[in-house]
Amino acid sequence: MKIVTWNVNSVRVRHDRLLAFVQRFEPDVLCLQELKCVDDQFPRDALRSKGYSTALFGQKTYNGVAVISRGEIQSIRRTFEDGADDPQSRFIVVETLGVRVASAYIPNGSEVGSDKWRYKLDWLTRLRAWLASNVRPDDSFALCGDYNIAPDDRDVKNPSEWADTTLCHEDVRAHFRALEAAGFVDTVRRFHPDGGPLTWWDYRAGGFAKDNGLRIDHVLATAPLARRAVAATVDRDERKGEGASDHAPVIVTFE
DNA sequence: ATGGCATTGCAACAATGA
Repeated sequence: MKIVTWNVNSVRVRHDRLLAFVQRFEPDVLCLQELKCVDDQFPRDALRSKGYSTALFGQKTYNGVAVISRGEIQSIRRTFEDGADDPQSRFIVVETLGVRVASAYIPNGSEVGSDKWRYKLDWLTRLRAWLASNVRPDDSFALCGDYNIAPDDRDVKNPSEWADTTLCHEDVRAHFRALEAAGFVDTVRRFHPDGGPLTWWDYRAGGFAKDNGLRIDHVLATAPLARRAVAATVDRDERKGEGASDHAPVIVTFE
């Protein structure tokens, strides 16, 4: 079973690439972030014709997350349902193919110290609370998405350039370590202990050409699911050429 | 030091991203 996470940075602009990617990789479950569209604008029918079901949590202009699956999708939940007044569509969780899978778009945080930074930290606190009360250690559960966190300097091509930014700040790295301490396994790290593979490169200043990237998209899994992981890769080809998202898909294969 | 580039919605370039 292949579980993939990909920040597409506009599903309408990426329509042809999305369908070609699905054709090429045939993921069993594909988590998407930054749809940047409302549900009616998502290519649900085109994916259905390729055999995929879709669960959506869209939003106009910004954010938006989805899960598509080769199996039936059940038990769709949107937001943390924690009573917070949060209008941003950043979290959806489903059951499909015998696993529970969440697609999360963790806030970027803009500048350290800004209101958006505080929102990022608060959102991470709410995410951890949701996990604590909704996921048991013996569940087969995957938390997939754009975390906007490079867990440590192994995940940054040029660490000095990114030190103390919103992606690398100790406060968000501490949240990531807390997720690991709670039993969520960084499935990609297991296969790449020396660092990387990178998943995001800035559009500007030739970021991809210089490979000046970071590993900020992740698939974290509970122990029963993590034990089944046999491979983890990043599709760098998807970042190449005209019309690429600034993120590449992360692909984890489970037995 | 600061801009690079991409996307959306609106109709002006401002907001946002990472």
